[in-house]
Amino acid sequence: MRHFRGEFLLAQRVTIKSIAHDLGISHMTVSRALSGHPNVNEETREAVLQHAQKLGYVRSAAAAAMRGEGTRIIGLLLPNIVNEFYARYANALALACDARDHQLIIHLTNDDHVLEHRALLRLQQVQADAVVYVPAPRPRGSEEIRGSGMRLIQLLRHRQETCSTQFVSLNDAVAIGDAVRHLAHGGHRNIGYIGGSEDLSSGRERLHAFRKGLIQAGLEERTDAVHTGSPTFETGRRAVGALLADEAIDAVICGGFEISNGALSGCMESTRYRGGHFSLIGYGNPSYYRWIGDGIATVDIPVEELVNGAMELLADQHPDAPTHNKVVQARFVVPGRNIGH
Amino acid sequence: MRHFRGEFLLAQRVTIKSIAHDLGISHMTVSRALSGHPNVNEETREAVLQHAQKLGYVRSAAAAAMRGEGTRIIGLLLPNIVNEFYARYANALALACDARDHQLIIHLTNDDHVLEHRALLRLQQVQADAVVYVPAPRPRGSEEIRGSGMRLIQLLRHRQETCSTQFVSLNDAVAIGDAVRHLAHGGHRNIGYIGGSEDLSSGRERLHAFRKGLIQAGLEERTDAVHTGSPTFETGRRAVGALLADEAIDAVICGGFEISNGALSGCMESTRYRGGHFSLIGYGNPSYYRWIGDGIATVDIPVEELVNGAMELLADQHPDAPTHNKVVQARFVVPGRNIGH
DNA sequence: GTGAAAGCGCTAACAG
DNA sequence: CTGTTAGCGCTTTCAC
Repeated sequence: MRHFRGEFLLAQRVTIKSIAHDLGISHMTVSRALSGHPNVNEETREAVLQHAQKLGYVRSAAAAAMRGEGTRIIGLLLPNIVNEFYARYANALALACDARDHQLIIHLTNDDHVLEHRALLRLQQVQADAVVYVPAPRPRGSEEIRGSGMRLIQLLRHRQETCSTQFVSLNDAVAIGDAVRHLAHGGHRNIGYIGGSEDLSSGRERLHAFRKGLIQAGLEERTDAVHTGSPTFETGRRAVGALLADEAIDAVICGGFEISNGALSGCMESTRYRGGHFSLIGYGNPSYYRWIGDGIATVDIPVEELVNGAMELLADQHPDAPTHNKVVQARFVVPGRNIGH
Repeated sequence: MRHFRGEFLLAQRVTIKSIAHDLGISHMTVSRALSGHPNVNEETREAVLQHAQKLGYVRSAAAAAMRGEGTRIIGLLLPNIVNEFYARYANALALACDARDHQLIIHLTNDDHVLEHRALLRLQQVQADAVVYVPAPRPRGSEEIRGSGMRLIQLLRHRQETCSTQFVSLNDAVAIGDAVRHLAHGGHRNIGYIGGSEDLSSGRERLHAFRKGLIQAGLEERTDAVHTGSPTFETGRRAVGALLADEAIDAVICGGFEISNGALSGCMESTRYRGGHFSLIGYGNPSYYRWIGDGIATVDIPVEELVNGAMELLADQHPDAPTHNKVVQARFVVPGRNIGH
């Protein structure tokens, strides 16, 4: 009995060549047998398959990549993955990728442009087929992104890049307007706002929607009640603290996932909020929002649709047609209220 | 002026060879220049660096992998990533990996052995350096895992594999015992339990700890109040529904993250729970547990320590020493109560 | 200080 | 039906 490579020795990698050597045939025959090519003798094929199976042969993705086949790797850049919205997004995207036999490499940017850049570099190195990313706030003059073969798909925010990008974005202007109207109907006159900084497309757009909503509701903007900053938990927490301390303010609308969580966290520690003398409109719809008090009214973000949008763009065969972008609608939702039209 | 490859044409990949060609030198010189080898003329090096910079040269990870350098890729297999515990784990691991210039490929298994197997195969193909995984329940006779060059690190649960594995596990027996004692002190006499099935090491161990706790507290086990099943949200939700319907039962302890969330979800819809006539001990410590009612007592899982444990194992130079495993302690925590000893 | 050759795993394009 | 060659991008080894 011959001693096959890897069976008794410290297992070297099993390759088509090692299999060919073991079986005393050419590595091309092994290649053909394994890839289902018709021109292989049935017995030979059987022997190869069996041997490969026994030794646990695994095709090298590196070799495939080097030959110019795709890597079937998708990159995903998110600020973090603890926030339930991002977690849901990552979860759904991972499942979708898996179903299409792709792999997902996740990088967390913490909304930091430097980390984002590093992540993109690493993804270029592994030749990811595409990258879905929530663009981090970009300081003026900072380096642009180079696509270099990867398809770039921006999520939620959009940023002008030199290389071609597509985007899946969110239209939340209507929902934010509805939120203002809802508060106005409820008798609120002095509504605050906390949102991402105006460096961000989303920051600009949401603030604009808020202001437009105020005007339509016939309310004045209280400039001291509008807080913008980096789109973080701390921003929300701190800003809501200030708003809660101002007796004149009686409600606040959040314009961002992390900001919303931070603001809620600040509220939960406030007797004023728990006493019901202050209203918070959240952003996003984590499962637990409805368990807090009587539930929290929110600008509802349809995660699945955002994932589907990205997957459709990825499936699209014409990566160069920048017209094929996706826009998804957010919706204002009040707990316990039937969904009308 | 010469037309450099990629500058005007449809950008082909920039390689050391293409750069060498552009500059009319050997690709070896380019390689040396880029990798900081001393034996390169200063001017040549400068020219190479500049040209590489301009064209956006990126080193091919595939070529590196094929030469047998590591891939610096870590695989992570989790049931899902929406559950806040897993999300926190993934988040922390991603950050730790990034800090060490590694990349994280995430696969979701949904606790399904088939999906787990597929994911491991894909990770072998890309030659991941290591895989951290929460072993899925394994049906008898199902295929074993082959490590094939990857280091395998089991998380939370441990499963006997043919190939060598290490683990970072959790000792929650004490905490579960404390939970029973706490309920007993609070006057509860009929305590239910919901946990993962006994196919899982964690399922067995937690149930055992619960039973031991009952005995130590001088309580009888009510067999009809012990529910085990797949470690899912639905299991928790359904089981807690049954327990809430049984007036004789006045408390329940959860033995699993998803189960705990499901049970809580069931409780939140129950007037009995909201009326305060039923106690729930959660498993894990999502941020929002403390915002629900007066907060929820839980078996607290130290995520950071679990991540650190895995990172230490990964950093370890002796992958063959199976003695180097990590065990992390869970702790029973009651909201609003000072942490004593 | 520079270059040519070989090889990592795999397949397309040719021979036989 | 099977085998040989060449090349994907890179570095190590050995010339010069």
